[in-house]
Amino acid sequence: MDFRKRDNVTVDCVIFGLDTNGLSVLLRNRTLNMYDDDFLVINDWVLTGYYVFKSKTLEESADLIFKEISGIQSADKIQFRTYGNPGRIKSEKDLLWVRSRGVQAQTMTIAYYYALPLEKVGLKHEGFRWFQYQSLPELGFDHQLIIQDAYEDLKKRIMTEPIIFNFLPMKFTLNDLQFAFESVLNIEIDNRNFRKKAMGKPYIVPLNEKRKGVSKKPSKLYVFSRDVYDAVKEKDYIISV
Amino acid sequence: MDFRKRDNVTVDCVIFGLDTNGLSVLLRNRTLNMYDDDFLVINDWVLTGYYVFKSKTLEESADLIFKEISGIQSADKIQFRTYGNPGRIKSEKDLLWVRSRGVQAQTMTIAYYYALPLEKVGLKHEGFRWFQYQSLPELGFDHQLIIQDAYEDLKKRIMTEPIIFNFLPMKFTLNDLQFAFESVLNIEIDNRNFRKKAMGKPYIVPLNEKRKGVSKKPSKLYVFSRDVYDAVKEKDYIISV
DNA sequence: GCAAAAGTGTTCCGGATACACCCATGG
DNA sequence: CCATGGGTGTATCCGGAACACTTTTGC
Repeated sequence: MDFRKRDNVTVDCVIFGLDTNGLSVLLRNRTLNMYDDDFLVINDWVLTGYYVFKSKTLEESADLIFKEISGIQSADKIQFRTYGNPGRIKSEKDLLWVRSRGVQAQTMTIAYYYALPLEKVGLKHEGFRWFQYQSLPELGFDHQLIIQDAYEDLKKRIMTEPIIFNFLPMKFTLNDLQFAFESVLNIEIDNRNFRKKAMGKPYIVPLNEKRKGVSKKPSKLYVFSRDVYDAVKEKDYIISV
Repeated sequence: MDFRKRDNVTVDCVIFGLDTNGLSVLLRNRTLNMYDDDFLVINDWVLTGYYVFKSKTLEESADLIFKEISGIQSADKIQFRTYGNPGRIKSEKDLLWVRSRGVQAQTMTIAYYYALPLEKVGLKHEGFRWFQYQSLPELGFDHQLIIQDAYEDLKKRIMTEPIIFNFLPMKFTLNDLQFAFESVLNIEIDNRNFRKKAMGKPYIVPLNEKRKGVSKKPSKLYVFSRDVYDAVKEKDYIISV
C-alpha cells in the first residue's frame, strides 16, 4: 500500500442535495486572515477536494472526501470532467491562498459530483453550508465553472440515466419524484401527465404503503428497482418530461 | 514557458475516422523484441498518448499529439473521461513494455476523442493504421476500454451536439449525412424520413452546387452553419433518427 | 365541514414511421 | 437506352401536451 499523494493531482467533489427548497450545493468556507485576526483577506466558498493517493482509485479518493464531509461511506458519483490548464488558478486571491498553504498552484483536478437527499448528509465540520443552486455565493478558484459544468452534466444525464432517484429517499411518492425533476431541470411539469408516465415505468414500483406527512390525504409510496431497470433499460428511457 | 512534463499525467487521443467503410479508429502498432530481433514479445495496437507539458492546456497537449499523427494543426475534440486507477496497467505484457521504456507504470490519462473524415488524415509515420470500429485488433493497456468509452460517449453526444458534421467534408450531401449517422449509431435509417428531418433543420443549408461522383445523377450539396446552429440550438435538437 | 395535498381521463396535435416509385445523368 | 444512385409524398400511429375536478384525510 502506497500512502504517498500525487502532489499535483486532486479530486474535487460537487455535492448536490435536494430538499423542499430545491437543488442545493454543499460548499466550504475559505478564509484567510492577514496581519491580525481582524483583517479577512479572503472570505469565500469553495468545493472540497484533496490530493489523490497513489494507491487509491479516483473513485476511492472521491469517496474519502465525500465521507469526510458527509459521514456517508460511499455513494453513486459521476466523473464529469478534468481541469488541468496551467493558469486555472490565477486571481490574486487564489494565488495568495495557495502560497499561504505552501501547495502547488498548478494542480490538475478530476471532478466528480454526488447527488443525494440533503437531509441524509450530517455535516461533520464547521464551515460547511448548503447553498441553493440558484443563489450561489462568491466562489474561489474556478469552482464556479466546475459547479456549472457539473450541473449541465446532471441535467443532461438525468434524462437518460436513473440518477434522479439518488436525490430521493428509498421510498418516495410520485410527487416527490416530480418535484425532483422540476428542481433539477428548473421547469414546471404537468402533474397528470407526469404521473401517467411514471406509472408506466416498470422500475418505479408501487408499495402497499402510504406516507402521512403534511398533507391530509396519505400518499402512495414507490421504490426504484435497479434490477428491473437494468433488465429493461435498453429499450426504455427514464422519463421524458 | 515551462517545458517540463508532468511525469505521471498523459493525454490519450482516440481518433475516429469515417469513410465509405464506416467508422474507424486510428491505432499505432506496438512491438517489442527481446533477446534477438526475431522474438517479438509484444505485437499489438495502442492509442497514441503523451505526457502533458506543464505549460500547456490539456487541449493543447491533445492537439500536439493529434498533429504529430495527422498533420492537422488542431480540431474539435471531446474530453470524455480520465483514467487514473493504480493497477490500470497490470498485464505482464504492459508491465514489460513500461519497464522496457523506463517510464512510470502509474500514470493518469485524460482521454480525448477526435472525429473527422478519414481521408483528411495524412498519416505521417510508419506503424499507424485505421481499423474499422467493428473489428478492432488486440489492444494494449486498457485501451480497449478507453475506445469503448469514447464510442459510447460519441453515440450519446451525436444526438444532442452537432459533432456528426466533423465526420464530413465541408460540403456534403444528405446521403453522406445519413450514412454518417448510420455508421456511428450502427443502425439503418429510412431515407425519405431522414431527408425530411434534415431539410427541416435551418443550420443544414443547401448550396446551389452539385457533386458529380460515382452516381449518375448529381447530388445537391449542403453545408453545416455553426452560426445558425448557435442561434437556434436551445430549442432545436440535432436530428432524431 | 373545510383546508390541503393526492389523485384521476380525455381530447388534440405534431412528429415519427412505414412504404414504392420517378428522376437526372453518364456511359 | 439502361444502370446507378438521387430524390420525392402520403397515410397512419403513437406519445406528448393541454386541461379541471374529485378524493381522502387531519384538524
